[in-house]
Formats: sequence, C-alpha cells, structure tokens
Amino acid sequence: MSNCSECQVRNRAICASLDDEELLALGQMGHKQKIVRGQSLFWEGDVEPVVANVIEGVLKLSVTLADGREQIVGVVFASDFIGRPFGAESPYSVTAMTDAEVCVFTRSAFDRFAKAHPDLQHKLLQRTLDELDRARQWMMLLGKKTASEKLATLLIELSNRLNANGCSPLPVFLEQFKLPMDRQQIGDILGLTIETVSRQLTQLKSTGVIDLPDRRTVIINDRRSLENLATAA
Amino acid sequence: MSNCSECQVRNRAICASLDDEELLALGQMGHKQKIVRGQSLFWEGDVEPVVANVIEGVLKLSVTLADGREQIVGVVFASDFIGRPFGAESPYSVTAMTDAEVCVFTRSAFDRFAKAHPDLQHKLLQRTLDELDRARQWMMLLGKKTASEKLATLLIELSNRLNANGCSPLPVFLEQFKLPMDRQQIGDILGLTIETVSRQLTQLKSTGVIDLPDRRTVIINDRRSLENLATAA
DNA sequence: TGATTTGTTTGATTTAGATCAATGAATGAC
DNA sequence: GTCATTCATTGATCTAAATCAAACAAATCA
Repeated sequence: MSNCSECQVRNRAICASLDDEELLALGQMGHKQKIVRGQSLFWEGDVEPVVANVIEGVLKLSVTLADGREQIVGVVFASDFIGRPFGAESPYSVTAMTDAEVCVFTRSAFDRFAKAHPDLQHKLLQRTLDELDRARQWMMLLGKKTASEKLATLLIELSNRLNANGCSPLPVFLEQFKLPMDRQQIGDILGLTIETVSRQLTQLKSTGVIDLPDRRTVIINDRRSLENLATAA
Repeated sequence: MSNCSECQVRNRAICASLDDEELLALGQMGHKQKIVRGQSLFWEGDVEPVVANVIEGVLKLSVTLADGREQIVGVVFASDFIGRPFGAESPYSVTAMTDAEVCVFTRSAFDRFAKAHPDLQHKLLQRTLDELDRARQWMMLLGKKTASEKLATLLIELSNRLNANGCSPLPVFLEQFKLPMDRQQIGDILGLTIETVSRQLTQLKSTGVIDLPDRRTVIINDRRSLENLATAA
C-alpha cells in the first residue's frame, strides 16, 4: 500500500488505535482499491474472503432472496469497516453506491494482525457494537414504522451521518445534503417500493418539511417536524 | 457470586476464555439473579447500566415507540451475552419471556475487567459479529418477506437455536419444541399482528408441514418444505 | 366446580402500500 | 443539438395484512 500516515481516514478508521510502526506493518498487508459506482467489492459467501476500510464513498451491504428481492442491510461511509473477520462467512454482498475507494485486506492476514493487536480489536468491538445497535433500530423501522415515518427516519439519519468530512469533532447536522443513492435503493433500505418512496417524498415536500431542488438534493426546512415524524412523537 | 466453575454455561458463555483464577475474579464482581417471566432486566437507556450472561431461560430485546408499538429486536438464550459495554447506552429493553436466570455485572466493572482480558474481548467480538449477521438476516425478513415466509423462518430458526441444552457439540435439529413466547410476541418479532400470526400457523398446520398439538408445542413434519418456504427457494 | 381472566382462533371489513400502467424529466451518447 | 436510455413521478387498481368484532379454549382463581 504505502503512506497510511497520510490516509484521509487515518484518525477515524480502526487504524487510529495503531502507532506508526504498527500502521506500517498493517499497510504492507493491504492495498488501496478504487471501486466505481455499481461495482461489487464481494458477494454473499464469497470464495476469497476479504475485509476492508472505507476511505471514500458510500457502499451498501445487501441480502438477496432467490427470486431477486433485495434488502439493503447496511450503508457504510468513509472510515467504516467492512467485512466479517474471524471464521464465519459474510452473508451479504457489498456494492458501491457512489464511486469509492477502500483499503482491502485478505481476511486471514487481517485476522492474524488483529489477534496480535488488542487495541485494534477493541476498536473493532466498539464499532461492531455500534453497528449492532443501529441494525436493531433499523429492525424497529422495518417491522413497525409507516412509510412516512420510514422516509423521515432515513433523511434524519443521512443528514447526521453524511455530515462529517470527519474533520470536525463536533456533530454537525447538515440541513442540505446529496442523497448517495437512487429511489430504488431508498426503497431497498426502507422495505418499500420505488413508487411509495416517491409519493412520500412528494408528500414531505408539499407539507414544506423538506425541499427537493433536484433528484439527489435534500434540504431540511423543519428538522423538528421531521424528527417528530421519524419517532412518531 | 461463587462457584462459576460449576456454572451451567461455564463452557459456552464468553467466560469460556478465562482460566480458573480469572474466573474467580470475574465471579466476585457479578451476581446471579433470577428473573420471572415478564420481568425486565433493564430498560432503554437505563440509569445504572449493567451487562449480563444468560444462564437459563429466554429473554427478548425490544424497542418501543412513543405510541406503544413494540418491535422485538433480539431473542437471547442460555450462554448468550446481554448488554452494551464500553460507553454507549443500550437503546433497548431486556425482558424475560420465560423464567430465567442471569449473571449480572455493572458495566463499569465489566469494562475494566474486559479491558484487561483480550481473550474475553475477542470472544465478545466474535459473538457480536455473529449477532450482527443474525440481525441483518432479520432485516431482510422484516423488510421483504411475506407473512408465511416470516413464520417459516422463525420456526426453522427456533428449532435450530433451541436445540442444544448445549451439551452436544454437534448441531441437533429438533423436530419438536416448545415456543418460548406467545402469539403476540411472535408478532412483535416478525412485524405482524397476532391475528396474522395465528392464521399463518393454522395455514402451515392445514398443509401438514407442521403440527400444533397445543398452543406452545410445534412439531415440524416436513423440514424441507418449511425451509423452502423460509428462503423463498 | 363454576367464574373470571387471559390467550387464541376465526370471520368480516378496511386500508396502506404494492402492483400495473403511463407520462415526464434528467442524463448520457453520438 | 437530437435521440435514447435511465430514473422519477403520478394515476388507477389490487391485495396482503391490518383492523374490527365475536366466539372459543385454556389457564387461574374463588
């Protein structure tokens, strides 16, 4: 790989737990890889298992049924960790929703390195616990929320997670952002069809809570209302 | 606490990574607690955060909306770990679905101990990764599966996870088992109403795939068919 | 033992969201 | 720039599951 020390996500990815020497060792095991939108990093139960850190871009994790029904089960951003270390196979595919760049390791090499670096494992554990909490909140959304609640929740979540280019330690909530996915993908995240997504967005726009100057741009006019919708408060 | 070495889940819980001396130290920090069916171990964002190992029984993790809608986001069995160590609050409640016994630790004490025992953290990481994979499979179920697919999936999953009293290292699939939850709870797990659950069970029974000799007993007559239903194969 | 409560099934009706079907806007190709 | 393709919106209709409403069965209690 080379110069991890100049990596954009050096201080946000799990690598943040490593000192310069360790970083060099890890860096020699991995390599940077560019992925264009729509390209897959790996598939459900792939042959050569890998793990990766996201350097730039947005990727989806998805599970697909035999008849083609797809559910997006996770969305990862810069500095997030991807993949299933230690034993088991990843039961989902990873595909870029925007052009992206990742830092890839073979699983066997990563496992060995992680075993020897408890701090790295600790960071990974914290991240995995966070991810699990998020997944569980999403289960509530999928199981019990209405279509409009789902859309409101997604917009709030995206505005929070897209905020950071990571430089600010403070949470910054963006009132304007670009959707990193199309309507079909929004549907696959929320368990809705493309038509329902479109109708709910039009609805939110017509009540003035948000604006949609173009397909990909969202402006939150009334965050409070959107949050109330999201939590059914 | 006392005699961890005689604990029923000694070799299956995360404690399995500890030697006798370490086990004694951990044991002195925790205490066993009996919980009757319906009783909560803790609530969403509780004051005194705790973590626990399940010794016996079945508990649910659930998220509740302001207006009372509840989604069960996890079901834990003997030897499973409960709670959110390291920093963040648990955004869900834990309630016993059967009478249960757990081994409870304050989070602060557990955190300190875990920090000092990398093997324990490694075990916890593996478990958390497994739990995350399971949560993601469940997201597919909640977002995309039909009512009958949901019921079939739950029955298969329960027959697999209820199998072990843990003694056998081989997976044993039970063709007969007792449901550890009522119809309402099945609905809250699957994102369905109690009526739909009942109708789908009646349907599965009438096609001969399963039998329901009484409310709580399930007999799988045709596992292959049930699995095909579950995966939409 | 019957009476009460709690949990389950079954039936009738409604509805949120899916599906089917055009139409309308961007985006990209040549 | 025009054409073609992809993506998004809007409308009409349908349907799976929710809701409403009894009836029924199994526990629990005097």
